[in-house]
Amino acid sequence: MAKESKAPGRRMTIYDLATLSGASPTAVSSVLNGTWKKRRISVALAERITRIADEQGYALNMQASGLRRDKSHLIGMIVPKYDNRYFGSIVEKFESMARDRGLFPIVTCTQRDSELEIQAARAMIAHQVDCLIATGATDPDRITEICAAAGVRSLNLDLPGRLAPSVISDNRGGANALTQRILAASAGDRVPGQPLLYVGGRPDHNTTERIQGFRDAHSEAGIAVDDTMILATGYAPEKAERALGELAAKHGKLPAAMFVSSTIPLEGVIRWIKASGHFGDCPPHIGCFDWDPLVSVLTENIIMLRQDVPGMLQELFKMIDSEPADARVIEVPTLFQE
Amino acid sequence: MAKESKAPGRRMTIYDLATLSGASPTAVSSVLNGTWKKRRISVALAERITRIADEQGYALNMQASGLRRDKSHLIGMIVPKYDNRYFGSIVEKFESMARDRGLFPIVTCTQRDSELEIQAARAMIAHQVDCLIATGATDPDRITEICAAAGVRSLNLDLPGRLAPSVISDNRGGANALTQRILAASAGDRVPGQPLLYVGGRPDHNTTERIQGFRDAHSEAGIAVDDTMILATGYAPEKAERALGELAAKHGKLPAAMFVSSTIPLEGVIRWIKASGHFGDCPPHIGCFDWDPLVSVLTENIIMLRQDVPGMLQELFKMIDSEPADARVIEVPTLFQE
DNA sequence: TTGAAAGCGCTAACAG
DNA sequence: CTGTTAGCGCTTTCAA
Repeated sequence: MAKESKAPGRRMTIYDLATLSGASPTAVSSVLNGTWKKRRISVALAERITRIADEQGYALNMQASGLRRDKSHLIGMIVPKYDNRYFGSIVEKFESMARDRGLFPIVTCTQRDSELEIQAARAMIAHQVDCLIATGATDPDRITEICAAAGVRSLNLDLPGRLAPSVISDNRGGANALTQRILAASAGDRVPGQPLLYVGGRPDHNTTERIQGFRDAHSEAGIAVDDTMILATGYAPEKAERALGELAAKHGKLPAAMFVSSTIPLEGVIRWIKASGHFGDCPPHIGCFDWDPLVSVLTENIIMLRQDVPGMLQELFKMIDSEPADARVIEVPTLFQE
Repeated sequence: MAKESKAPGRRMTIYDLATLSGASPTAVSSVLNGTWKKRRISVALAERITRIADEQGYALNMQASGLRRDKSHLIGMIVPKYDNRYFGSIVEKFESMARDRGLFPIVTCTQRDSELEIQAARAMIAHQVDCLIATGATDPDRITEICAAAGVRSLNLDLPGRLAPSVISDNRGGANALTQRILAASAGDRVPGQPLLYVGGRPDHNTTERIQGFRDAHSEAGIAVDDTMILATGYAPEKAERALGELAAKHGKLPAAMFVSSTIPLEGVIRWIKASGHFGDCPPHIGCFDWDPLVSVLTENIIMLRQDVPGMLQELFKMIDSEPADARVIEVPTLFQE
């Protein structure tokens, strides 16, 4: 191990490599970051330097590199939770697409907490990300403003903002299609003309749109929807569970079919159905605006809608790759797992 | 907006703040990073500087800061997948505990691909992480070696290595307890003396230990386990599904109870059970070495074991916070959701 | 109490 | 084809 030229505790630098290879630091740098063709460095030298770097286990210092260049090649993403397949697949796909472009993805989870979101955004900016994606953010515009102040690009995913371009699902169309399927599946078990129940979701754009799609499908079917049928309780399972109990206490028998906004409130819905025994041996038909393969194969009475994550990320990176555009919303159609 | 002192396209620096506040860059720096008490800077000046920094939306450049200091305050984690609650909760907890310590967590998902793991480890080292956690890595020791060569601390989580300290679940004890429960639950439906089926898992330490615990529980119950009952097929649902089909084709009727290594192969198991109709109206008893709250509430015949993620991360950070210790394995007991 | 100056490791402009 | 030099934004001696 020829480490004479390197101080003991410290990491190897291009200067160490330069003395070791008898070349200049510049040559080493350019060989190591691929700009050496342009500098017409001899292949022999390039090979020698690469070999020595390998032997010595040299690792580039990106902090130094990033400080010097204008771009950091860091791309950040803020995501609310890792507790479901939807956000999980978004992050997996995001990371792989970012890496394919030579970007280093840094993802952080903000627990649906707007203060944490802001903190995380500031931290990412401090680390010099070139671009920040706010996924399902509670206050996307605030994040956009903070980014803009620092000259950082930002984009929204899953939930739209007014100040930056957004890629989201076609929530209204998807909810309409899902509602139609639930209505059809439950036709034999529902009192004719009876609407579905809507459960879960916080008062954001997506929930508003989904409720609109829910209403559209009902009115297309000639069914009136009473406001008491809409339980937009947030995402916590316990809240959905409690809301169902309260509604049943007030109204008596609940509809034999419901629209649930995601797998998270679904947990509370199932829990209540089992615990209350409200439906006896005839479990209600459920449509879920979310998809989980295990849940899907485990159950017979749950129709799951799948958001097109690859499609959404395709659109997202199309925007990232191109020039910054002004705020607009791209809606990606949803799917059913057939 | 007093931005005269700042070049148009560029980000604000401590020098801009210095001219703006009439103080020196040193003063600004020390005020902004909290070392100013030690430098006995006047409270008035400190307040003025902080105010101006706020007004200007100044954001510290961590690349520059990290380059200058010896510690980056970055902590990295490599995780195999985001497709289940176990790794999801590990990452959520890791991020929050890291932030509590003033560290910036960078997490990346490597798809159970050993090449990607190595690449990701190198990338994190290049970004100067102070410490790297390899979670469920296919080749933890390789990662430890790479880290060691760069002078970076590393720790293993979920799967142990020989070269760095590891925090894992008590797989053997957990599997034993789970097996006991499945045996008890299925006592009425199993042919007396008939063993359970073991499904899923790749040939790593955890699977070996779980199979051992599975065998322990059987022999404690006086039941012999034939090797054909062990289907360590890997984690893909399709593989578990196929293996069950093949075993049924060869052996005829399968045991009325099985041990499944996680929710991922469980999907394939359920799919096969439903598609084949092998068990008719009497679905098999299942124990799953993994926990998912929605699955747990949806099913009656599945016993789920929960790994103690908070407990594991507690142990992990205990090691991170203390001095680097030599390689040893800490096993954290598993739980059942009561 | 405060400031000037050096330098972290790298890249880019400018000379050869 | 290759090397010298300056400087990215920050922290840290050292000097006042």
